[in-house]
Order: sequence, then C-alpha cells, then structure tokens
Amino acid sequence: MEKKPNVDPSFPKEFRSTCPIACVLDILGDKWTLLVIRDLFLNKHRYGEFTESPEGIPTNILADRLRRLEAAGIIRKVLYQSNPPRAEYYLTSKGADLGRVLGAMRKWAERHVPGVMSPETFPQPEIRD
Amino acid sequence: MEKKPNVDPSFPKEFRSTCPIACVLDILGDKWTLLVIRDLFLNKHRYGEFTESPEGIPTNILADRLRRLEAAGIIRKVLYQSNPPRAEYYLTSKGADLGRVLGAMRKWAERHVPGVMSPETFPQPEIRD
DNA sequence: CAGTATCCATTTTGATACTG
DNA sequence: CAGTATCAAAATGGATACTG
Repeated sequence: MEKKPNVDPSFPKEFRSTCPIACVLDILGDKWTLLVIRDLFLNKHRYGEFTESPEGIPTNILADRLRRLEAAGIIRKVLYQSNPPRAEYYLTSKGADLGRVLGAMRKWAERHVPGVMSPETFPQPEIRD
Repeated sequence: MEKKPNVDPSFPKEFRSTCPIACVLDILGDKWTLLVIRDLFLNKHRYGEFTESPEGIPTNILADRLRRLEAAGIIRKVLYQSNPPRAEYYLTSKGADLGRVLGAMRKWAERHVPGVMSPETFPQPEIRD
C-alpha cells in the first residue's frame, strides 16, 4: 500500500487513497450506512421501516445517509405518490453487489461473536436500476 | 431484524442489537480500524509501518485502535525486545477470518469504484494465536 | 407517515509536541 | 522508533419539535 499518486483526474479528491478498502470505507465506513443497506436487503423500502429497526437510527442521520447513498448510485429513490411526495428506496445493482460484503460480515459474526441472532438468510433483494 | 431481547447475559451491552451486521460495525465500523487490519494482511507488523500507509493515520488513533483490536482478540501484541519495550502486532485466527470481508470489499471496489489501485492479492497473513 | 430542522452533547479527528 | 499526551476543530449523534 505504498504511496502512488493517482493519475485519474476524476478520482475523488476526498478519498484518502486509491486502496480499494480505503475507498469502500470512505463511501460506507461509518456506524449507520451499512445498516440501511442491510435493511434494503431485508426488503425494507420506506423511511418508517428503517427507523423501526432495533438499532434506532436517528431521523436526521437516516435522511443524510439516504441522500449520500443515492448520490453514490447505491440506492435509488422511487416516488410512488406525488402529493404529498412519497418515496421508496431500492438497491441498484451496484448496491446489490454489496451482498457479498454483508454476507462475509454475517459469517464472521456468526463464527466469532457469541450471541448474534442472524435473520433467515438474506432474501434476494429487489433491484431497481 | 425485529427487536428480540437477547437472553445471553454475557452479550455486550454496548452493542446496539444482536444483528450480526450491527455487531461487526460496533467492533470494526469506523474510518480507521479496517485499514489497520488491511495493513496486517499486507504483513505489516510495526507501529511505524502502519503510520506510513498512504491514508496517514494519526498516532493517537492508531494507538487506540491497536488497543481495541487486541481487547477484541483480533490482533495480538508480541514483544520482540524488552528494553526499551518493542512490539509487533499480528492477526489472530479470529482476525485472519476477516480476510473474506476484506476480499469482498476489494472486489466490490474493483468493480464499482473507478480508479482504485489494488495491491497484488492479499498475501496469506502470518497468524499468531 | 415521510421527512426536515434545530440544538446540544459526545465522539472522533487531525495536528503537533513530547518522552524514553 | 514506538508510543503517549494534549487540544482545538469537525463530524457525528441523540432527542425532539415541526410540517404537509
């Protein structure tokens, strides 16, 4: 992981390095983002469903993370009613590709964190590109 | 991911829920921890090697993360000299099992984050239990 | 219900200096 | 080199109130 200046001028300057792990962390590496994605894998799609998850995400954080994930192309906001505007959130295929990351995390936890309660296997999430 | 009260009294109260994803995030879910683990996979073992990584982890953060990872049984501190005391850090087998998580993150980044520069495949890390 | 906004406390961080 | 200590700044978090 030596310092190699990146040649790609479109490479986001807010990324700390070009290391794939570091890039993923710059996109998803906080306390809440992957939990929102987990919920999408559990086929939750509405704001209220996310807030009901047992971890209790604060609404301001949720709104922020939904915005960022959409900006990153990982989820898509789909209006299902225009007045008042109501939306549902879906994984894109880019987002659905995080399934292996979540799966690896789940397996590690099942093996190494006593007391975890896994959901039935993650269902195939519904994708909307 | 419904609210199920955990029966295991030894289950850490600081964990937000018994969801495996949430548990992993409570252990590793910040901006720096997985980068330290990545470095260990790249067979870096000494303090100075971690600080040389391109992301530039501050020394106070590094010291804190090494302490926490050791407390979590993910790494082990091995003294290689006693005066002055000098240590090297190694993955335990519990830590080495995070290889699949890192691997999944790397693959996702390679596919979806233009401009990432992957290292040669992660070598088999040296394990010390 | 689906958000937005606000306010404040706590945490995290970055930078730097210091010690043996 | 391998850390520890300090401190200000920034990010994040939690609680709650508010709107259509």
